[in-house]
Amino acid sequence: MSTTRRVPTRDELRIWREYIETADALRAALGARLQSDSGLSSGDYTVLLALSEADGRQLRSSALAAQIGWERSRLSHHLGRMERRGLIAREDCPTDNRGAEIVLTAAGATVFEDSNGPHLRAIREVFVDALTPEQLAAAGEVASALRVHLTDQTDRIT
Amino acid sequence: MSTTRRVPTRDELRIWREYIETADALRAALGARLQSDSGLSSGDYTVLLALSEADGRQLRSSALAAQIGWERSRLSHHLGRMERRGLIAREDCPTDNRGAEIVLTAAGATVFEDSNGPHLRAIREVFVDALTPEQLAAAGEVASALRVHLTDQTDRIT
DNA sequence: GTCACTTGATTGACACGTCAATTATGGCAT
DNA sequence: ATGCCATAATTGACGTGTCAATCAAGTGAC
Repeated sequence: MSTTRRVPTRDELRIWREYIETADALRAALGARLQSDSGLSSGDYTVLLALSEADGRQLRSSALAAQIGWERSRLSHHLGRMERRGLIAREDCPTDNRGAEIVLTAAGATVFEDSNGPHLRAIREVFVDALTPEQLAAAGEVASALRVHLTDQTDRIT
Repeated sequence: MSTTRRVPTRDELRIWREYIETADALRAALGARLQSDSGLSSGDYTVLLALSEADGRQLRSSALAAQIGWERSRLSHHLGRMERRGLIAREDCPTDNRGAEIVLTAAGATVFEDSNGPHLRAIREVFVDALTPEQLAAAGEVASALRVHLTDQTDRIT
């Protein structure tokens, strides 16, 4: 009987559910605060953060996708929505006619700057303040163990 | 200077990102496995699990929503898609003409049963096996501290 | 009985995500 | 220069999620 046939215990499953449902609840809570504070979704925030840190407040679409770890089609769709709202603009790339330069508009920069402080404070209130320093460290170790394990598994398949 | 104006440190922010991104990666990995193993989304699985455990393999729509903690409109949309695929059926409720009884079809039961073992084993492989017993316990404590804190905050607003 | 109110559930509009095309350009071998 | 393939980015189809509006049926006041 190989270990790959064993199923988690009741307790293991309970912890798994707590873990994943809590992460979801946190994401939802932060997303809602960001939305009501500044009208941004968390995707918007991610994009604006990357652009605001980029040289000249602009990036090639593919560089942006790589930076934030998104699939290109996801980014394309999202940029379309953000462009409609005037947060970013698309310009032709001078060095490669296929390329698109995504530039942060003045309006986008303002919205992002206004959102940033409140968002970071919300992270502190919802996450950091909920945990003791030991728990915070433990959370980091757990996340990192999970990620290493997941990466190993995924790589093995590839 | 009130503490509500402070922003997380670089380290705190790093841990937050690891935490939330890892949870996301786990959800994605498990969802992908479930999908390729059995053609179910994780939402499908949640619904089928609840129905399969219910008396007579059926539940009132509102009871199902409460059981799995979904908004009713989300459930309605999802049930529409599952109904099209023959996994569940909607029947009139005998005691309340407004109500809908959601029943697990034979096909739905079969798909669920076939998916269950592999899905539980995937949870073990991706989550439980990645952690030492101490880390697993720590993950549970962290999740529960986060949830308590979040609930307190949310309640205070209400 | 009927009017207002509540409750059960669905619907429509729209944001978001993924996958599989598609379009257009770049770049290279011949 | 032509033909072929790789690359940059977008598009379309569809599943998923939220919010607000809708609709139908129960319920209580009068």
